[in-house]
Amino acid sequence: MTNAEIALALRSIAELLAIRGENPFRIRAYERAAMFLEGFPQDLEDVYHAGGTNALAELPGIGKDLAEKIGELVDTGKLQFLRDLEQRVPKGLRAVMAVEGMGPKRTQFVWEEFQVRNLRDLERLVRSGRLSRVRGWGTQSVQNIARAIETHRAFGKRLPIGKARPIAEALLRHLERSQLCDTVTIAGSLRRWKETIGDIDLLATSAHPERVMEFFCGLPFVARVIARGPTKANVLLRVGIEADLRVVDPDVFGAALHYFTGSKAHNIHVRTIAVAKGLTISEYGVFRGTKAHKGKRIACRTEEDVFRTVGLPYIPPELREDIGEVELAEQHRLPALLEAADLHGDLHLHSDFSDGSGSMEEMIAAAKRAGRSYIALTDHASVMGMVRGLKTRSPQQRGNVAAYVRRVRAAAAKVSGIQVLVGAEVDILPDGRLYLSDAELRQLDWVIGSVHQSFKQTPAQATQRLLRAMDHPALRCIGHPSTRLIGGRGELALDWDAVFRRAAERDIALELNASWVRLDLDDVRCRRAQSMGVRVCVNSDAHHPQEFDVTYGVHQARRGWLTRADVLNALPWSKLQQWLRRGRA
DNA sequence: GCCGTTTTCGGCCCGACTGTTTTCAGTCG
Repeated sequence: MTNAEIALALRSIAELLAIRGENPFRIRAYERAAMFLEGFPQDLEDVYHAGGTNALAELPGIGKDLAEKIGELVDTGKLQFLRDLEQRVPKGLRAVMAVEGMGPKRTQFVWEEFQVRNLRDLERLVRSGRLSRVRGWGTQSVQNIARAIETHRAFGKRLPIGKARPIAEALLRHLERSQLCDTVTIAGSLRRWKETIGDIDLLATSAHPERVMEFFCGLPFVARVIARGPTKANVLLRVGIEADLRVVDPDVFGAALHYFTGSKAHNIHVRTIAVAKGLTISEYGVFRGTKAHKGKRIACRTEEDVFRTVGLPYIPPELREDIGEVELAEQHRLPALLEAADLHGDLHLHSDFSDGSGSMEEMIAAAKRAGRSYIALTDHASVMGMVRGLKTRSPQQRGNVAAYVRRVRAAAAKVSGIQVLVGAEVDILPDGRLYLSDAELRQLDWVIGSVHQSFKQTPAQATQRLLRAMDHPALRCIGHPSTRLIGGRGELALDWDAVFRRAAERDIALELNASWVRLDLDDVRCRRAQSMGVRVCVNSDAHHPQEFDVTYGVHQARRGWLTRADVLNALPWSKLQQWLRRGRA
């Protein structure tokens, strides 16, 4: 039973209790626990087996009761309490509650009064017109729900950050050019650099908030205005994602930015600390006393001000998930997170020798322009016929690897001021062998092993596959280890701890592929890798001279709490060489 | 359901917007 599965069970309980109209604080307790567990880097199973329910109850937000429920999940794979709830509440109601405007109260209401059990029932009820005759609903509410159902159907999913970020930046540019705002900035999960984005949050200061609202709601991106007040607007963009804009006073910008950056759990934690110090934090500032606006406002123009008032150092947005960062901040022990400038090299990129679209010389020159002092050219060595590159299997292909090595060396000689390793991204075959022969692998300076086919193996097969590959002395790195594509392909079923353990033993790096469709390893696994002493390598996987940007990867690494010391390609060239030689010995 | 140098009971973060009311409940973030 994984942490994610346990978290899902607790979240399900929270939703079902909400539909039943239970005590909201009890519901929040389940939500908080679920959120904490999703980001918890250790396996709960291990914690439980080592120390029983007492050890679980030590964790923040987990008490005696939840510890026992987690224990039951680990022991039996099931949870009776959840099963009982599921018997009493129709399954489809959770989809009903996911519709915008349908919260727990309304969901409960349509269930009890109109026997709505799923989205279809709700749609039918809305069309029947019976709902708008109910006291407290009215035609407008019902119309909104009807439209929300459509939206939910069409755009129910979150956007990958690589799609959401450019949209947010375009909105930002328009607002800046309007000259109506003094400052505009991105907040929310985008500022925390989460890998998928539910909606775009923007924050501005302006002397003319109403005109900003008018301008924003009238932008050509906007499909529909959902809500619009004097300081806040919520719109649905044509691309199917919502955007929120808030305008605040410059004097409280720091408090507002902290508030709108979230996460919600992080904010609640910081506010709780504030309350203990006799302060109140809201998006309108930090106040003395327990009633917002009643007490004297304390300086909060910047986020640093806000953190300072509660005795904390600045916490970078990527850490703000309430998974231990607040506690570390209290002890002034926050990690010094990886910075883009720490990356000296890029150890995964392709040329037109395989499936890239730039020549070797172009790619090397582009890497140099991107500020890299060393790279590895890693064209594919793949069984797949459609992928060109290093080939080995037929007599006609003999000598192909040697030719590749010569070509890379020749290209490297033409570009000065950058070190070039001759590498390859070699398929890890379904049984764990590498696609190239040992003799061929020995000719290379740097070998990445990646899985590119047979994704649907059993956990035992997939894990054995990677473990066996890591036993090959030539292999130095596993590329995009989970093979997931965000919003697309799922993951290999792996025993991750076994993989991390072997990687640590053999000092094999695991890649954090910086391409936004991959971002693989993810944040939680970066943290886990770090805790097990595994080096992470943040690579661009560039296939084109324009693709050397690793911004998304750097922020994902920061979300995984990685520091310069955890990242292989943050080593300067001389140290990397030492590392490579040591592995050969 | 969790939690505790105010507490083992009684709190639990806080405010805007909407649609409906005529003072507010529900939803959202």
